Parts: sequence; C-alpha cells; structure tokens
Amino acid sequence: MAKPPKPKRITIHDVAKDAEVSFSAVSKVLRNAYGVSDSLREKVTASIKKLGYTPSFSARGISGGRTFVIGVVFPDMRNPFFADILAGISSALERTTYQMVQGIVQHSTEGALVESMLGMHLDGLIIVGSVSTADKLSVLAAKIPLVAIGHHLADVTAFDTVNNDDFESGRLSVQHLVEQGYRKIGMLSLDTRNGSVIDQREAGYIAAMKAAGLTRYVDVVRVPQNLRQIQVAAGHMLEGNGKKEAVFCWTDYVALEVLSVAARARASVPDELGVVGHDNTLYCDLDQNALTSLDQSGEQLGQQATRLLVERIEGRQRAEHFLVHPRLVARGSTARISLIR
Amino acid sequence: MAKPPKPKRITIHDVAKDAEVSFSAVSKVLRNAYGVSDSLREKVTASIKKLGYTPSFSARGISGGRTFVIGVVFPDMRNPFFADILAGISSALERTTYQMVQGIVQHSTEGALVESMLGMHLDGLIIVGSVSTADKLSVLAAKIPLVAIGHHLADVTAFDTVNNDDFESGRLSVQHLVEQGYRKIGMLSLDTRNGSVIDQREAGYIAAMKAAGLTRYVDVVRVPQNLRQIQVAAGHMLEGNGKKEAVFCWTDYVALEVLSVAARARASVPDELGVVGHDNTLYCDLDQNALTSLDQSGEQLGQQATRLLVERIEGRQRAEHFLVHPRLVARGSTARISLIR
DNA sequence: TGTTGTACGTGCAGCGTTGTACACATCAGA
DNA sequence: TCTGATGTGTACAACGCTGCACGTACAACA
Repeated sequence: MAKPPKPKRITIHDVAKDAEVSFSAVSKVLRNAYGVSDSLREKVTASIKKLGYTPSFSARGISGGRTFVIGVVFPDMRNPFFADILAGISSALERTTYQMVQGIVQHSTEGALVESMLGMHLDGLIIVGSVSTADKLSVLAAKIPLVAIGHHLADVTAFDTVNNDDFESGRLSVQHLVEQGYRKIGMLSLDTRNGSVIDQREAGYIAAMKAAGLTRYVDVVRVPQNLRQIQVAAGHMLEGNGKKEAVFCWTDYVALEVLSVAARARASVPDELGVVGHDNTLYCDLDQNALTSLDQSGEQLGQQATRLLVERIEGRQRAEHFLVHPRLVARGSTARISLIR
Repeated sequence: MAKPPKPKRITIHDVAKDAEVSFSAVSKVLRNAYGVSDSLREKVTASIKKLGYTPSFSARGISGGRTFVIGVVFPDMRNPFFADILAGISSALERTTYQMVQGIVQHSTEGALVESMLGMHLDGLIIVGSVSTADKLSVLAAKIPLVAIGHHLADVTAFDTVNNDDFESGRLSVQHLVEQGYRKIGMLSLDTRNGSVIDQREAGYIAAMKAAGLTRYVDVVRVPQNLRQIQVAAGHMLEGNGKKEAVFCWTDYVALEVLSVAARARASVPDELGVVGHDNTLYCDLDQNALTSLDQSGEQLGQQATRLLVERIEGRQRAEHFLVHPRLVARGSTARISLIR
C-alpha cells in the first residue's frame, strides 16, 4: 500500500530545516524582529525563495500577530470612481508587504461586513464613503487601525481621513457655470444622513452662489439613490417655476440622467441647460455626454489612504487628515460660451 | 494597580463553561457532528446566543476545517455588470452560513491574487471572467472547490461553470439587426487569448451571418481593452472600404465608444449605423445612448454559481455546467425600422 | 584575568479550533 | 448475569505561527 502522498503545506519548519536554523529564527526574520544577523537573514530568505514559502494567514491571525492583510470596504461597485481608488490602494500596497481583501456593501449592511472583517484579524481597514457616524467609526477605530475616505470630519482624532476638498468642488462648479453665463443654477444632491462629503459640496455651492450674488437662485434638491426619483427630480429642473439654467450634480451618474431627461425633452445642452457632474468618470468623455465634471483623483485618494493606514498600523497615534484638490474638466455640457481652443 | 482589562475574545471555552459542558462538545455542535443529543445542542446554542460568540476564522483555518468563507475574484471593477453578479452571489449566500471576501484583479495578476486567497484557507472560489486556461484552472480546482463564471468549456470536469449562452447572444444580435434591415454587420470583439466567452459570441455572430446569407460581410475585429485602440477601431467601422451599416460590440462600453465616435463624425444612429452592445448595463437606458443590448442576467449567474459552489464544498464531485439564456433589449440605436409596438 | 555587556539564536508556551480516540452509560438480547 | 451494540460526551494531539524568556559566545572594560 502506497503512502497517501499528503500534499503538505510548506511551513516555517521546512524553511528552518532547509536553512539549518531554528524555526524561531525564521519567524524572527519574517517579523523583522530584533536580533537577526545579516548572515542569518540571508540564509533564511534564500531558503524561503527556494521553497516558495508563504506564511499562513490563519496561523498569524490566531497567534495574535500581524496578518499583513488589510480590508477595504466600498459602498457599491457601480461607480467607476471607486475603481480608481482601488487602483491607488493596490499600487501603494505593492511597495509594502501588505495584501488586501475587499468587501462591498451591497445588500449586506456596512456593520455586518465590518464585523466579519474584524473576525478575520485584519491589520487595518480602509472604509470608503461610509454611512456611519463619526462616533461609530471612532468606536471601530478603537479596535482596529482605520482610515476613512470620503468622510469629512477634521476634528476626529481616533482615525485618519482622506478627502477631496469637496467645498472647493462646489465652489469651482458654480464659478465655472457663472463664467459661462448661467445664473439660475440648481444642485442635485444626495438624500443621506451622514454624507458629510455631500454637505461640503452643498456648502461650497451655496457659498459660491452667494459670492456671485445669486443667493435668490440657491436650490438644493436632495434625492435618494433611486433611478426613478432621480429622473423625476431631473425633470423638475427643466420645467415649471423652478426651471434651471444649469445643474450641478453630486455625482456623474446623476448628471448623465439629467442629460438623458434633457434629451428626451428636446432641451438643448448646453444652450438651454448646463450640466456639471462629479468624479470625472470615464463616461464623461464620450461625445454623446461631453460632461463637464470635477476630477478628484481617486488614485491619489487611495494611495494616501494606504500610506496613512500603514503608518497607523506601525504605530502612529495622532490623527492625520489629508485633502486633495479637485480639478474642473470643462466639456461640452457647459460650453455655452464656446471655449476658444 | 488596576488589572489591565484585557478585552479577551469569547472563545469556545467560554461557551463551554457557560453551558457546563466540555469544550469539545461545543465544537461538535458547531460542526453538526455526530453524537450530539438534543438537550446538549439546546444548552450550547443558548449559551452561544447569550454570549454572542462567533467562531474564529483563523483558528478554523489553521486546524484544517472549514472556514465558511468563500472568495470571489473579479477581473475589474469598472464594468457595472459585475455588480449584478455580486448581488446575485450575496443574495444566494444569505441563505447559507457562508461569508464572502472579494478580490479584484486590477494591477495584480490573477495568479497572485488567487495564490493569496489560497493562503487564507478559503472554502471555495468563484472566478469571474478568468483569463487563465482551462488547464490552469483545473490545477487550481484540485486544491480548492471552484466555479468559473464566463468560461465556456463544457468538457471541463474539474470545476463547474456558469455562463450566459454567448453563442445565442451573437445569434440574436445579428438576427435583430437583419430584421431591422442592416446587412453589412461587423463585430467589435476582444483581443484575448482565453476569452472563450468571446469565442462563443463570435461563433454565434458568424453562424447567424451565414444563415442570413451575409457570409461576405463577416468581419470580426479584435481590439484590446485600451481606450485609444477601441476608438481607432470604431473609427474604421465608419469609413473606408470596410464601412459598416451596423456593429455588434462584445461589451456595452465599446458600444458607447462607437456611439461617441459616430457622434463626433456626425454619423446618424440608427439610420447610418446600427449599434448593439452586450450586458445591458445601466448606461444603455440613458436617452443619449438608447443602446440596444443583450441582457445576460448577472444576478442569476451569481446565484447559480453560488449554489454550485456550495454543493461542491459539501461534497459533489461531478462537474455541472449551467447556462442562462440572453435576452435582447431593443432600443433606439437599432431602431431603423421604427418598432410599431 | 575576571566581570559586565551586547548581539545573536533557541526553546517553548500559547492562540482557538478540528477531529479522532476513547470512556462511560444504557439497553436489548442471549 | 453477561455480552455486545448503540448513543453520548470528554480528552487530547495537532495545526503554523508569534513573541517572550532564556542560553551562549564573544568583545570590551576594569
């Protein structure tokens, strides 16, 4: 009877045997612990490469040490902007020894997802566009190093934040629209409790409207993330008393719906209606949309968040809050005064 | 000196103490193992609920048992179609005790991502739109239960597959275009080695063209996933010798680029050029696009894949191959003969 | 030469589970 | 009364790693 060739995992012990050292020594090298000579390190790393050893995530988790895996939580998968953030995180992670798992809050709640990630002994968490309150996040941050992307709260001390300057986004949009000759400028915003990102955009919009002497035209319409309701709200922008000359939308997809409604109503863009989106997703550049939008560099947001998270894991206590500056990309949807070149 | 209130995790031992049984008994209940009386089960489950115990993922992984976590691998995050698949997986998972982690092949290679997921002792893997060969996937399937979505190979025995009937997609597209009076119908396909999904669509397109007596117009142009090259290829469809009357695109985004190029070139859609996309993503329904597309029900694909994976984890050996039927959703981009409904 | 450091390695006790081996009742049949 | 058979719960050795408590060797100092 042949021995069952049990396909054994390569462990730290195998490496130790191959390198002719104790298994604890290998562990030390892996953890970059104190008391390792260059020659030891060399021998061990050589054996690791030779045997193709990879540490067991589970064993690390159970023995209380670092797992070198971080979690990333996204609110949904449909906004291509999040892909940019992810790309930024990936690329920043390449320079480190950390890996990443993603979770997407789709049907499940953010809380449940985060809970299950906690159970996996991850080293840290990046939460994108969280709908939780700062308090809840602070509680979470007590359990695990945390960085929030898209959660404006400069006074939070328990975790780091990385944000676009959303106030500036609102301001730039209005400024651009005013330059193009629009006056009755409305805003299609999001109906959400803790969307502090949205709050900032609204505030920027309102401030810029006031600064331009257009206080009487200020109109913020908050709509839930629901196709039907977005269309209805967009329709209202085109007719009746509150008819607008231009609309600033909190995200590109809403702006595209406005373009759609305008097309159906045979309202000409940009002459009758100017439209500005947010995030400068890849659909903006299509000719049938030609959507002016604000670019908040998701890639950079992701990179910075990763940097901050790793710093936190390695021991930083003091909170940091990073801000990137948005850039307005002008396209046909606001080209009322045709841009000379 | 106050005792440091070490926030200890609730373990199986705590539950055992509370229920006044041995910790092995608790483990048995958890695993639904043989030799558990109703009264024991009751006591234990009561204590579990009372203490809010959740099993440690890491400990399960290390001791070689099930972790009740499955991995899902996506090729990218930009295609909203994948969100539908994910939704299907989530909803199917709700009825089970399994959880899910996602990985997205962005910059990292599929191989590296899968490797790291293997290191996490997951119970199973769903791979969406893999670019690996059937051989490589079979090797992988020997290590972990596997279901591939979007990988047509009915003769594979090592793992299950779930697919749209992509041949039918190609056929339906051509059939519809022919009905609308288009004859010179080209196809914008993907330049990839192992895109068997694409192969099927091409085959369906070619077969339908032949069946319609349009063999001489068959033209499959394979383009990599690169914005610039897609635009160039789209441009060629509009002019010169190979000028088309209609284009069938392998995915919606390519079709939207075709619409964009057509808009720039002032070619009228659908009169001068008919366009068909694939996946029926949410952008198709926007009026500025009004893109005819094939719906392959990502939600259903995800649900079926989950069902098959769980079955496999629980012991099934024989491979199963599930096929869903696509549905053509006609819109303005092919409405040459206006549809008298 | 004896003493004190200091740098480097090793030994080992967990971590929270799984799953097998085993002990102990209880009960039916001989 | 003895002998299984069966049903139920316990004991315990893994699993692969971390990180602390120790040795040991060798150099620097008194």
